[in-house]
Amino acid sequence: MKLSEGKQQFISSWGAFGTHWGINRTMAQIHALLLVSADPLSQDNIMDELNISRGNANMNIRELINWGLVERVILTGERKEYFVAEKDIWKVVRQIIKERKKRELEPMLKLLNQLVEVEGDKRDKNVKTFVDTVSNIKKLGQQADKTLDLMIRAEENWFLASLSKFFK
Amino acid sequence: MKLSEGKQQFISSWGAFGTHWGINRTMAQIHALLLVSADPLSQDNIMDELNISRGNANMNIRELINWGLVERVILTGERKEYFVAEKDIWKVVRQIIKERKKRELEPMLKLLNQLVEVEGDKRDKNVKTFVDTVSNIKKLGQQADKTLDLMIRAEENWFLASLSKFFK
DNA sequence: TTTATTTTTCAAAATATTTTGAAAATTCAA
DNA sequence: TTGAATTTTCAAAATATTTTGAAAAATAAA
Repeated sequence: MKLSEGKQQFISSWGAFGTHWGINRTMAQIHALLLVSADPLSQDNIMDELNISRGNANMNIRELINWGLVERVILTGERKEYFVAEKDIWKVVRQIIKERKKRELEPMLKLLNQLVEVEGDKRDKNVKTFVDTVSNIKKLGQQADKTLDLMIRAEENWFLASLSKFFK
Repeated sequence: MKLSEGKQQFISSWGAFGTHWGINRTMAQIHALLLVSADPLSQDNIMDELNISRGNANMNIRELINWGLVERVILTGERKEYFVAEKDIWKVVRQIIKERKKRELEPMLKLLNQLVEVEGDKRDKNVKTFVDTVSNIKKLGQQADKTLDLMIRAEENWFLASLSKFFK
């Protein structure tokens, strides 16, 4: 397989993959393109490579910057802004975990904490089922929260080595 | 908070939560409703509780069954089918991991295996960046694959206890 | 300053996804 | 068998999301 074909395939699969994770196709494709580019790319480069409009490119580049996955770089003597993706995949994963934890897990845990306080007689099986289910989800969520915190802080080598030892 | 209000909130948040994970709102809401219901519900019960059409209910119930999260039950003396959700949250998580691994991670790894074979001189920095990035993603993906396999096989108690010990 | 270049915004258009509901198919009791 | 109850299907409608592109705003060189 040629490099250009490989790039195409990677970008298109990463785009499809992203859509299963609540990330829109274009954002994932821009990320993929930057991940496999040796040099920084300008907004125009990205528009050309992916055949997308200026607005679309701009919006999704900014969103990638918000997620901490892409950075602006200024090339000396150039007026345009250029962009590079963080290439250390473990950092990328930690960054995504960090953001999604903040945006999704934490608000959900906050709600679950309120929901376990629902009024009513626990001898009523409807109340019992509700409280039990919510408590169990909350318990699991709290465990996940702790575990993810540790992953966010972990170094890749430590983490991978420990995991392989642990789950042998 | 009253039980009915708690149910509403839980269902609506679970629905919103689901959309961040590539699951459609209605499917997540039906799942939430069944999770906190003490008794099996019929398709009509679900349509009434969530105010959705017959076709929508039917389609999403079947999808939940495909995912192994919901089961049909036949109540003696009743013509209708009824449905219950798996209430053991750890089983639910394992089931979701299992399905998503099969549907998403495995095809991605298959592609990455092809992409590292891209032709070209690795002294060319474009080739090098591509191959290095793809290799690193592949490495992480393979580690995730192994780890998830072990989670799928693990018992909840063993898993939670080990995790808390491990990540102390 | 001006002015040319680049970035951002956002309403409208294009696309994609979800939902509806009525008709067809299936199931099961009589 | 028949026929009433129930489930499934699927084209069309409704919604939601993404994309476009032109205009406005911002930026920096002349």
